[in-house]
Amino acid sequence: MPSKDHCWKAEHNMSEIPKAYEPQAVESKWYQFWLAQECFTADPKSAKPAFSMVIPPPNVTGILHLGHVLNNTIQDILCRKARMEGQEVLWLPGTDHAGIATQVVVEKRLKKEEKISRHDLGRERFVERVWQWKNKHGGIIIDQLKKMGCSCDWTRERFTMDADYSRRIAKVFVDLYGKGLIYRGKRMVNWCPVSQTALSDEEVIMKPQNGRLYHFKVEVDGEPGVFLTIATTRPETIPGDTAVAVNPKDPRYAQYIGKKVVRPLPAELPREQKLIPIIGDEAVEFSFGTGVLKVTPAHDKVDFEIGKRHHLGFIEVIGPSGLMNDLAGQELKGLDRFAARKKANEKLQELGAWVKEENYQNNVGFSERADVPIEPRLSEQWFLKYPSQAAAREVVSRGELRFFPDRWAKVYEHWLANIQDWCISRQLWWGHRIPVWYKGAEIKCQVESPGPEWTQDTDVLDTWFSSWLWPFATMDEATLAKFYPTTALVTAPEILFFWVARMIMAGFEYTGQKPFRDVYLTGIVRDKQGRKMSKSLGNSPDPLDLIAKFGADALRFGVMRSAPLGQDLLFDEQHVELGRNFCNKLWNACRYRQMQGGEAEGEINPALLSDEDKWILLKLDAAIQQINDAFSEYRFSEVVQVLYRFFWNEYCDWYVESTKAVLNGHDAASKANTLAVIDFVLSNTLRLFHPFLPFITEELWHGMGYSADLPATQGGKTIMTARWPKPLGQDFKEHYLLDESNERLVDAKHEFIVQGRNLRREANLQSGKKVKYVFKAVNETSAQDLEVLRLLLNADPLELDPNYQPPKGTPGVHSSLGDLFLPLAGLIDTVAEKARLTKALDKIQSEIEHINQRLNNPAFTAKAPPQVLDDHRNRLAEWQAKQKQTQAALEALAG
RNA sequence: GCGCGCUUAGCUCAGCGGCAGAGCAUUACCUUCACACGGUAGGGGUCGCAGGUUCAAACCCUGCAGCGCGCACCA
Repeated sequence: MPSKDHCWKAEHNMSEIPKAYEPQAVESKWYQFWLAQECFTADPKSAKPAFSMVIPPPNVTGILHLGHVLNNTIQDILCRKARMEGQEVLWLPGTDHAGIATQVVVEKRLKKEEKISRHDLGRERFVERVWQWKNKHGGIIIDQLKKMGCSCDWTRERFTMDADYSRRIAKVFVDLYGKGLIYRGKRMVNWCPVSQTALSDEEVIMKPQNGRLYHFKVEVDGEPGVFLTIATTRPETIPGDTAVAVNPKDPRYAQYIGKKVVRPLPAELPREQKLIPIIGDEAVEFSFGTGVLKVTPAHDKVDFEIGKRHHLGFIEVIGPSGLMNDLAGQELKGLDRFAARKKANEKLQELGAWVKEENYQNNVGFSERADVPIEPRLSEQWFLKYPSQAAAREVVSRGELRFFPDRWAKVYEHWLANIQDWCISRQLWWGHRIPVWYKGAEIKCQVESPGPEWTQDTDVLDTWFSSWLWPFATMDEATLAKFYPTTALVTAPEILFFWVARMIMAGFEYTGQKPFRDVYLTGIVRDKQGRKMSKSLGNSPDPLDLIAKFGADALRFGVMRSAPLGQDLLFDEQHVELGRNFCNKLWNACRYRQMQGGEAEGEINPALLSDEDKWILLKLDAAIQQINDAFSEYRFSEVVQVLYRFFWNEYCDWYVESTKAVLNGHDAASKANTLAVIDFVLSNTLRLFHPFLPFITEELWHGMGYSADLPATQGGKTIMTARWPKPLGQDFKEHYLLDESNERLVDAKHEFIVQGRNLRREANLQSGKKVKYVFKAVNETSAQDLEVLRLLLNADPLELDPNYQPPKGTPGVHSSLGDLFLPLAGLIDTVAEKARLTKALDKIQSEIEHINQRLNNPAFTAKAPPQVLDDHRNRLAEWQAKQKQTQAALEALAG
């Protein structure tokens, strides 16, 4: 171990155990230990069953944000639990090269630091500089994942630009080309004028915009004085119009089909060059705008299709960077497309063609990366017809590949049903260059260059074209044999189409199998007002700051506690604080145990078990069952909730408090037995918490000595391989004589104690002050039981008097164990107490009426199942007993 | 426009036919020898609205409203 263990002394010297848990030293110590012991390294030769996941590779330019924290904590939890269940676990990490993002980062840096552009360097030297940058800064997010405690197999870390991975991508391209699924064509694509590259449909975000709808008129050729009015949002594209279209069924305009109109722009052109045909096309809506559509085949997807149908000209008037070109005319040329819009509108006014303009809300596609409106643009690109579509659909529809939550299956299905070919080429320098070679008119598609006289295609592939191979291209043969298909995938729903769906298709196409069995889609992390985390809002806390302040375990716990399946996570630093508090509670519960000394994990003697001992063992059993059920359906927040309730409310609040009756006493055998129960419960608790809180549980596992007698591979070396708790089972329960009666009895005690404490509060007695109570017990009460009650009531003394006759005005409560009195007449605010009891009586009476109403309904008694009828009758009896007691208490007060 | 979710305590959410729940926040009291990063006890709800099915509805069905998301898109 690299640093000295100053946090916990094995010799149980309480003064040396800090009162509060201090995570920093503990976390770095154990992470180093796990790495040194190769605890995360997967062994393909292992005989254990395999459990595997691949990490959604974060961008190599990325830094850790809360989305990563959520996503990777979930993955780590699954891996750590799987290891404890005895599976051989592979969690394969890595990063992707993030074509556009990385290229932009390096370009900006060059510009800032050296005042040069990538063109100044040329392609080869620029790519070298990106590699330099990657080698220097690309590991940041990996280090951050380690800080979180992620148990990835770092010996298998992959990068999408690794040589062998890149080669695999090229081979896949060649294969798909050979199958005729990849083709090149001049199409209308989504062009990003900032990045100056084509984008796939998935990278375009539609956003509602407050724009203007401009109306202008054009004169019909040969019919002086006859004008058609056209509505458009983009007057700057008028110079690129090559037709005007109307619906052939539109009686207003059908007569003009075949005639021509005069396009107003560019104004300087001679009239003959501006004559464009009026065509009839069904795509034109009667009711939209004026019913007359200007057709700009080179700058609009729909117009492009119309242009092809009618063999129109394609006039490109906007260049790759979004600037108007020469064909746009002398007035617009050189202007940015938005400046040109304004200018074009002014020009229409000048020409007298302008009719009106109005506010108009429409949806405009934005480049996801650069956040500017994309420009539909005609260009030569590579496209892919998706392979293995049918297999990808069937595997989900047959339930062999499941989504959690399952509603994503419908979204997936819908996307696949309406799938469009994928534009896979990008006009970038950073990425996998397309393996296509040219010599004159000859083309070859192959991995290696056919020879020096051949030149390679200049485009690179979409980054997602590399990550869709991630689940198998990252693995060597032995690893594939053992760990593929992977067990689960955990990712954000935003990349369901980008990544998940494509991986499924690639999986079938290249391995003949699905790439994973379960897909868990996380929620989106938002701030507490429900807004998405964003840099510009500044509402995105740095997880590393949170780790420094509260500890990694606290961050993990806080995030997981508030992340229900299928819901977004509204992040608040308070959640992390709660996690910190929880760790501290766990720490102190263990500290309490350590302060008692004695043998660690002694044997439990069934004969010496108290009702409380049996109760906590039964609660542990129930918690384990609930936890395992919740885990099987990835309901993590429920797991956390159960653990929280079990440990804090059941174990700490009730059980630990009750043990003080024994541990402060003098019965050595009972003491030892209680300590054995405590150790049993704590050892199970630490193991149940380990996937969520890896660091503190490891520290306590060793500090408490629970690792001492175990084999190295089953918890002796690290809690990571300790056995995952199983429900206690029938044999265990029989051996230790555990049954429901223990549970009922202790529950009754708790109810009795709460009522007794409430009496104190009603009397305005300080909760810390010891007061005398009198207990009129129904049954025989053992000295130990009495001591538990005394302690938990903070009574001194607790008089046991079966024949007690309380003086008039003595407040008291009734329970199944007997009556409890607080003989302090005069200290009670009788008016307030009376009011409280009257209010309670009202409630009791309304409950009784409510139940009676039902029981008196013949239809109810005839049709309700007997069980329900019994429940109602029992409940009625309970309320009636309460009513009697409350009435008696009221009378006692009045007296 | 089509589709999918959500609407329960001040907040975040469980519950999905048979006594309306948790955590946080809040109120009062308490530095008691595991923990004030703590303890004890409270208060707080017409389960979005309107119909229907049922002995019984937060829960099932229908309609409506509001919020969110996805897909498509009309210039």
